[in-house]
Amino acid sequence: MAGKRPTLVDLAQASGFSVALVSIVMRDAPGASEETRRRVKEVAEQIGYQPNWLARGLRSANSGLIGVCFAISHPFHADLVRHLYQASFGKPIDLVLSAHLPGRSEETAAVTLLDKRCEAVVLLGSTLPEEAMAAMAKQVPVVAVARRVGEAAGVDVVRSDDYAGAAMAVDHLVELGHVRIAHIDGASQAGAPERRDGYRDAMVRHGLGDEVRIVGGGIEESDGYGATLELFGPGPGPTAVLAFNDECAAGVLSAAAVLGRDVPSDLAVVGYDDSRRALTTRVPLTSLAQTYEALAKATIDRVEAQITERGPAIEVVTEPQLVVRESTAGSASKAGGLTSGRGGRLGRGGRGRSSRSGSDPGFPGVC
Amino acid sequence: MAGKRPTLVDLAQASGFSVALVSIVMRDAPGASEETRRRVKEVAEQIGYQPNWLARGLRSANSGLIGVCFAISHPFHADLVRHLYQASFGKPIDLVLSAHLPGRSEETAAVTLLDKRCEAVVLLGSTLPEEAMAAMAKQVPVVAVARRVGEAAGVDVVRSDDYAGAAMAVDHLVELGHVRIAHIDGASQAGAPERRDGYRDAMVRHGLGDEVRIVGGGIEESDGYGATLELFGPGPGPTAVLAFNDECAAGVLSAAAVLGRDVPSDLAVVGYDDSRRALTTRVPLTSLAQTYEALAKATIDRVEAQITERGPAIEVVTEPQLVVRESTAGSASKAGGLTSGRGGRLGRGGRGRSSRSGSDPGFPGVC
DNA sequence: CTGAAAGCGCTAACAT
DNA sequence: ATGTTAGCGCTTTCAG
Repeated sequence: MAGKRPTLVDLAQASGFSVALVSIVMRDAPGASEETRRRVKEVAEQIGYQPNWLARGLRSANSGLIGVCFAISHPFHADLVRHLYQASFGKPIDLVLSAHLPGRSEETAAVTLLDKRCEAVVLLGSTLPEEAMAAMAKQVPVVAVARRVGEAAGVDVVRSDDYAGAAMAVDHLVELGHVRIAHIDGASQAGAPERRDGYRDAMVRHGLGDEVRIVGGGIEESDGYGATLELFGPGPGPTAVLAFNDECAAGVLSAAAVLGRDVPSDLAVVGYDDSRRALTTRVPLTSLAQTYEALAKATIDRVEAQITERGPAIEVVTEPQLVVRESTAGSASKAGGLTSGRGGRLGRGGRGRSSRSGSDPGFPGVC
Repeated sequence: MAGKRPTLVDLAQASGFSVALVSIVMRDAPGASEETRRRVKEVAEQIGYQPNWLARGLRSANSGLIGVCFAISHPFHADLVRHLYQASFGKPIDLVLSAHLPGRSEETAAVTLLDKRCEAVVLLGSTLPEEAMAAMAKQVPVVAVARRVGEAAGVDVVRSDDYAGAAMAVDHLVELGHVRIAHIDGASQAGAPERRDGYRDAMVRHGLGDEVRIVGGGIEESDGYGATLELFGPGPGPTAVLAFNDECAAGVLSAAAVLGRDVPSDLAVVGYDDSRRALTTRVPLTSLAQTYEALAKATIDRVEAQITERGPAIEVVTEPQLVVRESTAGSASKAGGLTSGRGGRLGRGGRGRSSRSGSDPGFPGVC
């Protein structure tokens, strides 16, 4: 069925040039005349020649392969992967995905990448211990994205400033007049400690140290749901909640609905990641954008730098951006002024100020 | 930094055997004594030898690489990928993921897989034209999952019976006493035509041909939301809706809430895929399970069969399963009797009969 | 059971 | 600008 694929030799014969020259042409290396290039490419096209990637990688050790380790079914990772593809577009880089998921550990996912002789490995929101990263970094350049890693590990780090992001959320809520602001954290997720600290310190800075309230959460809607029920147990509940991510925040919204609390008038909710989910909840979520583009670009930059000439590990920290939407809009006077760079992505509503959650079938309304 | 990785030759020297013998041991091929195997593996472990996958692939043409083309951020695909990993566990198979997403077409994703000399390619819910598939199939075995493909394309097909699934949903709803049953379809998604037909024919079979009502939908919550608003425009709205997938069904739930219609008493909703989402909506969704395990196993089976000895393309059709939950439970007398094989997956509630949506903070409740 | 030798398809020196 | 020639690390005959 599969008629032997043509090799470089075939191409050489068919075009009448030597193998070496043809090779030069195929990888756009200097050392061939324009005329020759044209002719060779033409014949290549004709006989359907495709360079054999395995042989190329074997010989040159420049496979151009960059391994990307991510958690499938983690929305934030999906978006990140998308932007990594975009950031690597046009470059001699080939992304190889390796997913970790229930039943396939991150360690396993990373190892298969190494097996494939990737030139560098990108770890998205990794929860690998630093020692494991350090071990990998001995073999190939490693770039950890969206997660803090100690210098000793010797891996490049590209992350957005989670500490600052959480603080921005608190500032925003305080400005809206909130005092009882709670935080549903991300448990062992990458970035969780930073956001916890950012939240706590900001509260203290506003003289709200006594109001600090952190409950365990996670990245699932059910985490936000459960945590919210906990928050509204005995004692006065919060008037505002900063959730670890948008999914979690969606869970808060659900729980609020069940508890008969209106968002945002009874409870303001802030998510994190500014993912698509932030726009598809019943009440569009105020959220912190980690600016995927910046993260992705920085990541690819580091990868390129390291595979070109391995240097010392560097940390790149990008600034998150607060995107205000309805879930915190009504709490005080200010309502408009959406910072959003993506509002209305879904085509209908979502932008501007819709009358009130629940009464305007403008758009979304997940829930 | 990267201290030259040991090669087979190194292993041979270190263990005192010949390269060939060591090779035999490393790939568990017949032709070496137990004692030798033990010794070689020991030394391999010691010097940290890892077979070079590129060289192996180059030489043997049995890279063991299976390309998987999927849509990142498509929950159904994520689950499928997970099960593919599980189904291939322990086999000499290595899954290579290639995602398609906004900005990276499925065609591109597939081509990179071919470039990598995968031995076979698995297409999840592909929307590629049959000609494109046929072209690929000329190069390597192709298995299309969860999508119908004409015989002429020469690709193996593994799908669940969407036609039957949609019909089962209708049967269930009719049994519950519903008459005005609408279908929000999947537009150009894989499987959409089959589900449309299954719905329509089942309606006709029940003498409900005049009640057939199909509106355009999709796989996003916003699709379900918009479609529902459309359904409840002028004229009598439906009392039951079969959505294309669970996400879409979640959108129906949102819209129902906005329109003040209780689920399931005013409106019964059936999703599709029985994804995690089906459990995290405020009202747990009755849904059709495509039985990932079966699909994944069949897929890996076909792949193995085709790379071992390429034979004629085959179509494997698995039976979907109706999983009844609250979103259709209250409509008639019967309420319990959950078929679910996963109810309560989230640990709390979800199974059995909870009092009524909205009043029981038992579990989920998204939205 | 073991070892020697011939490449897989390509790139990178080195000639011409 | 073009051609020649070694291998990359491994598998695979084919002899011992």
